Amino acid sequence: MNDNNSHYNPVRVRFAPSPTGYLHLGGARTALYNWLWARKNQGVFLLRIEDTDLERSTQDSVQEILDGLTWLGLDWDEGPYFQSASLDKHVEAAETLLQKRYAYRCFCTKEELEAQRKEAGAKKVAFMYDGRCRELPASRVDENLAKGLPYVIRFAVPRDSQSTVVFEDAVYGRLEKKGQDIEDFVIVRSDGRPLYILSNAVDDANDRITHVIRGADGLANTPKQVLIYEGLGIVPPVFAHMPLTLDNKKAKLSKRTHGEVVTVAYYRRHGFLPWSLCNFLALLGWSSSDGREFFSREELIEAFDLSRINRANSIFNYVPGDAKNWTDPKAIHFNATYIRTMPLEQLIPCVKAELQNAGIWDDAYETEKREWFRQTVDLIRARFFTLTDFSTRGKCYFSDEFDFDEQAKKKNLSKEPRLREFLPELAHRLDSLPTFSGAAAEDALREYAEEEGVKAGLLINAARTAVSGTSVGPGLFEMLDTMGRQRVVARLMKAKDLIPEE
RNA sequence: GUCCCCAUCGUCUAGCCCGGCCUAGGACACCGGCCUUUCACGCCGGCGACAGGGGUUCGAAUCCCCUUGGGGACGCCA
Repeated sequence: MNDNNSHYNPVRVRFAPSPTGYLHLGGARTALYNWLWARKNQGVFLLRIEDTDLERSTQDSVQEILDGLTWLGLDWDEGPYFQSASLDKHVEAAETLLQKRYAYRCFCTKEELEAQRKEAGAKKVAFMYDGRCRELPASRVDENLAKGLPYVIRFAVPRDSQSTVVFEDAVYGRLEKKGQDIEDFVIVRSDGRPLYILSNAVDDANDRITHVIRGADGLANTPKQVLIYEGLGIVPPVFAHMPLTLDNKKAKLSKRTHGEVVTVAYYRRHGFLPWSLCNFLALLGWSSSDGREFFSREELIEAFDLSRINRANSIFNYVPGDAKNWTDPKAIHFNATYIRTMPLEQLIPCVKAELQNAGIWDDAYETEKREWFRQTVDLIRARFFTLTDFSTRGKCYFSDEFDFDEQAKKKNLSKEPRLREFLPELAHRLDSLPTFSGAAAEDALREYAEEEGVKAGLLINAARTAVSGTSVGPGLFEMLDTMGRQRVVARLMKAKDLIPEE
């Protein structure tokens, strides 16, 4: 399958979110790509919660991430592990680096550094820590230690002019960075707590991660992490950085600026099928070699490959305030197409959940009305985009408590006052039919229209609005057929009152 | 400011590595038409892009350089 990677056996990948907010689309996409890679290689997908930011991490956020992944169907094989549980390992790694002189104690204070940074900013030159504590004689270090002076631990980045850090990225290719362009970065705070750059690398090593698939915002950090791996004597994993997804103003996606529409939970609430979201997300930055866009899980796992991840950022085409395109239109297209074409057996449970949620579910839909329910769902799904459409636009099929659209009333019920007589009479005729069916109803309606000398369309459109409250929907006679005589007759009678008198 | 990455229709993208098959293909959106009792679906058609400039070459979307534009990283955040 992937001979190039066969020595990474088994493949182990991870999704490592920090629980400081909601699971958003970018995170979901990262999780998806990792999951796909694990499944494709019969590898392991593990979940690691990077909760070392004590101030911002919350239990609610952890739950939201777990719920979101579960809903998406991105099942993990190990974890969730919590980064905070392995703090001692991170500290231990820092000690090792210190001993091997790959790291050193820095006694510069925050205030001193801040002042330097400010000065550099004022002079418009780049600030980089000058490494002044690197050459501190051992005697001075001991002295400072004895005095109990606080210190951070910094990585001693190779400074000679030729030294470079090189790594291979599965998406971006061979990347190289000069040691001179890398600051002696802090790996342990003055209070002894390790920093992300260290913890993350150490955890990946301990979890035996073979492929780090993450957002391109991690790209600039990678050389530092490679340095840590090298210092620790560990072979670095394969990196695969995925381009970021931006909004249509080219800004990074965030809940803070974009609101709920970038959270996974939002799509769940708005009637998305989890897989259609995955399918859409997969195509935001990746494409198959054969141009296919719709994939089953198995097909996507088969087709997915890190090397076909695009290097350019993609845009989540969300325009605030557009009622029809309330999210990226292509995402809606995916969802609608799935709803309209997926096997009915798979759709039915989703519709059930939706109707239950809306309080219009009837257990008989699984017993004596089972066939009716199937046919009805099949009839109306062709015009729906989301699962919620079944309980909103589709409400008239499952409940008598549906709303009337004002535009539809105006268009189909208000232009012809004689409908006040036509509709009840039509109801009467349908009620008298020996057997009620769409075809029989059609014959009766057309005959009646002829008798009255009006166009069949007048009665058809009026009847549509009378029984469904809207001006759109399936063919009228299919509608009548599925709604059944009783409902149709009752609704036609009732609609009389909606028609203005002359 | 410094370092790094990126650049094809409005959006997602194919093509780029291995120049010629590209008068640049597909999808979404949009606009027309057909179908039709409505609205969709479906089908047919349309609009619409190689950021700019230099090279290299018989030939460049594809290779090189510059410019411009966009993004990311530069924390004792993750």
